[in-house]
Amino acid sequence: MSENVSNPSAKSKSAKTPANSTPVRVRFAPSPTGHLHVGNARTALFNWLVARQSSDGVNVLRIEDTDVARSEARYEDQLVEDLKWMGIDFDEGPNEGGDYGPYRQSDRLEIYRDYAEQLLSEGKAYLCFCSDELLEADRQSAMAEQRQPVYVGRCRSIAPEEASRRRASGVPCAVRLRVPEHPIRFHDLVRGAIEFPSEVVGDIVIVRSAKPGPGPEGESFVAELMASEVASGALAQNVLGMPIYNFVVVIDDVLMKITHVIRGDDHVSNTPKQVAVYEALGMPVPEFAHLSTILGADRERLSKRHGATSIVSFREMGVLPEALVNYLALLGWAPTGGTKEIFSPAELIAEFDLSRVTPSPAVFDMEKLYWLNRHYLKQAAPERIVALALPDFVKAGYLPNAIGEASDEVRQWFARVVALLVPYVDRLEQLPEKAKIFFAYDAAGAVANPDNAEVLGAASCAAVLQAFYGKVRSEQAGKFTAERFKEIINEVKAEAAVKGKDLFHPIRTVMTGSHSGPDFDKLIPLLEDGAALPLPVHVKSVRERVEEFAGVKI
RNA sequence: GGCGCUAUCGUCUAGGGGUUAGGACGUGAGAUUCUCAAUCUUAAAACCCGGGUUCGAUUCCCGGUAGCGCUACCA
Repeated sequence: MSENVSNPSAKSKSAKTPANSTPVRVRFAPSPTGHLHVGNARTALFNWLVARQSSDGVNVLRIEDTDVARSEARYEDQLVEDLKWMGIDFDEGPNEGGDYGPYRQSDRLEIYRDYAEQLLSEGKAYLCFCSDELLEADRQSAMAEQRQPVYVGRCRSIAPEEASRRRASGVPCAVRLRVPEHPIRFHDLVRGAIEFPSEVVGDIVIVRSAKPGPGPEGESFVAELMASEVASGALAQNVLGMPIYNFVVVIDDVLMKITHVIRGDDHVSNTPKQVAVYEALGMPVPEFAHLSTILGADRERLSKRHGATSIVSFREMGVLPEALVNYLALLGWAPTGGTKEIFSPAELIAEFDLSRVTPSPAVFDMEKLYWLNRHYLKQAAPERIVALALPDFVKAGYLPNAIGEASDEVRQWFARVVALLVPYVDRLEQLPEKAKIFFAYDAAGAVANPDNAEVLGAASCAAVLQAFYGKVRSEQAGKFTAERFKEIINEVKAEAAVKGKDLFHPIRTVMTGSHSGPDFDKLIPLLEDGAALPLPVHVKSVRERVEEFAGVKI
């Protein structure tokens, strides 16, 4: 399968095509070792935006699962789902297929090995027999002498025949790239020209040696190789091990014809090493764009320690994907003019520009995300919000588990509750807490609550309560309407000779347990309608509330 | 330690040799509302330090400092 690589069917074509008309091909290449984090999500988003900016742009998903010990299939599924939730899709990948697969590195091991052998035979790479101990000693002395801790080149001049002989006799060895002695420079769309002196690269390892004892992942790779070789009737043994990231990433990007490598800036120091691999391969170097690190409020690299950072956690909090996408786009990028804040995906595609991405690290600001989320929450279709809010209410025990079987009355009532409460929250998970005014009315608690002390202790309060209790009690049976309730308030106002806050606060406290909350016009009908519904937690009616409150306060 | 990257309000950023240094989040005040939330108006709030270059630097150059990243036979 590696043959089609050295035999480039499309190479002559792309070599002739002017660079600027070559279709843009970008890739997102995560390791499935955990949940998708905001940093990676932003990288995925920027890649997606760049791909979608041109009609023939291609977005590739490549799974970097060569770290067998840490990679898990379930994380790959989760990753794909998180990306999909954000609206980021791919044209090629493990699930989409494509002409440049396979798209999981674990399925590409033979390709890497073949390339390593090719470089070896061309003399662009050589075998290194240095032991770990030797290498470690080298590093120590380099550090002590304040030199760059790079390989000293001990095995560089071993004659190829001698090296092959040793290898054939089963001596473990690694493959090192013969890195030429010239400064390595590359262009970065975000940072401009970057140059590294060649001393900092050294002859990097591109394929590990097969270590019998340690490294569990080394073993498994060897086992896999052996199996495939036995199957294909090839070499009976191999002293080489797992290929190194900086090598495989280049092979993959070359083979997948990636034109723009957009990734986190923790890779800038890796880039010269990778450029050296491109040169050894005789392949053109793509454009790079290194995105700045996302930091926490303490200016340290964002991590779980800072709370919610995974995409799932935001989703579970009730953050809308369009809010997250909008926020992430603004983290490190701003449109020309720098005043527009609200962007739909289509607008992002139209206005996004890699060269306008800031190189400096950015602090993740939860408050601004919430602000954006509030905006999109208000914007969203009510049915959608209701559907998203439902599980939290079921979980809180406020709605029946079998909500699907709930009556239309229950559904409609719930939709009204959600509509009433949404302006009070900045993420959906806060809704059940706000809904306590319906489901968790507690007169005794309200009276005991210090927050209500001032209202309940006011001189005019007793008169208002007495009048209010009387009015409600003398009302004939039936639901209170918003209109009737308003009339009652006016009657209380006249009878107790109290108005404004002194009038409303006590009444509101009786009705909800708090002196602040939604309009009575909407609240009262919801209370009365809810009381008539067969819900797991009974919603107390206006009368029930009044009696309960009267029982603890005069 | 070495190498690299970065540096505008608290935060995200726009801007750029001469500007009242712009916007947004957050914060304060006011308006509205019975109250809170929402909404509207408004205020306070920034060019890291030191040298150059220049008539003039926040902007360009150099140095310092700080932060971050890399420094592996991890990815």
